[in-house]
Amino acid sequence: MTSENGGLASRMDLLWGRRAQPRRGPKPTLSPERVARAAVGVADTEGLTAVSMQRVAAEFDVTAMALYRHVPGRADLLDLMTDLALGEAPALDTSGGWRPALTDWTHHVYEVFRRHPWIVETTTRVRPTGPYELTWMERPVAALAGTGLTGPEQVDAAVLLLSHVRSQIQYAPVDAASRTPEVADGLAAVLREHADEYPGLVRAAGDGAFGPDDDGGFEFGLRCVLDGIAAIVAGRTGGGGDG
Amino acid sequence: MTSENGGLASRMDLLWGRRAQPRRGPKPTLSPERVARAAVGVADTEGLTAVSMQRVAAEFDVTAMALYRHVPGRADLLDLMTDLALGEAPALDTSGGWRPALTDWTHHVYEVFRRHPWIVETTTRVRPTGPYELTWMERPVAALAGTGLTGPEQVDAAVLLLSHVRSQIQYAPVDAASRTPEVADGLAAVLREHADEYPGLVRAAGDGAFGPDDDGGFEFGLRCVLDGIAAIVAGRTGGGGDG
DNA sequence: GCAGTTCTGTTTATGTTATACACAGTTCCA
DNA sequence: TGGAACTGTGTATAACATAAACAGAACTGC
Repeated sequence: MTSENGGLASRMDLLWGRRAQPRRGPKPTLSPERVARAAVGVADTEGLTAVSMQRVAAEFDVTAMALYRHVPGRADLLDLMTDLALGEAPALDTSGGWRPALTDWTHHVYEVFRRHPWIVETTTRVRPTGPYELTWMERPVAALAGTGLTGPEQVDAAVLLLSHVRSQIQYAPVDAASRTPEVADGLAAVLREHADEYPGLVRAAGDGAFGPDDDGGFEFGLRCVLDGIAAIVAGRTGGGGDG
Repeated sequence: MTSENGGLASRMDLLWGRRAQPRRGPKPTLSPERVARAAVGVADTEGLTAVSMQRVAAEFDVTAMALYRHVPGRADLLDLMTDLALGEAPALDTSGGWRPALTDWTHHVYEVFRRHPWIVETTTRVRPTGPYELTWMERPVAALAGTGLTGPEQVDAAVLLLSHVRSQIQYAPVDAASRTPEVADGLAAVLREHADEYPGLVRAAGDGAFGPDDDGGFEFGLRCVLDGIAAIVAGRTGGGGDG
């Protein structure tokens, strides 16, 4: 009664390595890890839409059905890919206090997402959390211990930074990799056409917003959030919260 | 050379109402707007995965192919749905300064996303911006005029708040609507099992994080970002930036 | 008022996808 | 030395987006 066959619990099991080891039968050429690793390679080079069971199977010169001996389905494969691509979070140097630690962490997250931008999409679903992904949450929460923030607030702060990175990554590949100025150009044209309806945006665009030199606000957002955390921490500890 | 047939430019055209009005032929029973409105209804009640051309066509008792007379394809339909569901952003009362205005705006965004949680998914793609969506960006940027923030920074601030709302919505429906404690329970079990690897998270969980009473940090994140903006604004204007 | 044009919705067909099911060969254990 | 267990395959199905050709409707110019 705890879980149906396709439920999240079973997806959790595979992710956390809870599976029986086979004792007989032919040596398998594949494994969940190998399948997931191949899928990550495909996603990195050809995008997530290219990750079909057939495409991944082709990496091993086997049929698509062969994969089903190792992963229950595509959803589970995406879960595995996500955790595998994230990898274990690096340790944080907390000797300088929470702020530089969280700054480093955010940059680390950014780099991982930049290497695997499709993670934004795989994590935009209801899905189980993997062991590596949890290490990424562990680090900032540990770094915020002793700041006066409650446990839930520490998690909230980490999630907030994470969501900032996600939104930054989402727009980055358009400008950087594909070099598709279509969107920006179309937006510029539209703003010119409807200048009276969007006066604020027209002004901002004149200031460089949406333009080729707009960095997307990664550093601005990071500073914003950290300043905000600092303000709250200062309120809790009486001003000594920045170290 | 500006745009292929399936490019973003054409998707922009439909979104902004740039299409020729037919003068002859049978009265159409459908229109892009009617199709999109039906699709929104399906997505609201059955989720975005239920939004297939067939399912939407069934709402009008026509075949799936009939829709292609009005929308170029599914991608364009999702664009239209998104803009339609967002609707025009409400005006903001800026008489109290930028902070209450942005607070109201963020709550408005939250409500719209709550009504149409699938927007999180439709907006996690490279896609053109619609006229309604632009009104949602216009409001906070206009509210931040005169704070000393540059135009791009005003946009960055709005995007930061938006990304916070998006991440909040993404987890909300799991707990609220579906009442699926599977994920949370699975996480609790895993944390118990690997307590030594995630000490910070275990402590936070003991504090109530991930639990049923954890509100997800909407207000915390909002306060964080606004405090951060205030700190930056104060630095720019010499301390008088909160009004 | 009528012929031609244009437009709508349908029919039919294609290619892609995930994945169920039964089978053949392989390896280990009793 | 035989099952039993296990792997990969062949075949089949159902859902999906969408292309192409067509039938009927309605307007426009004559």
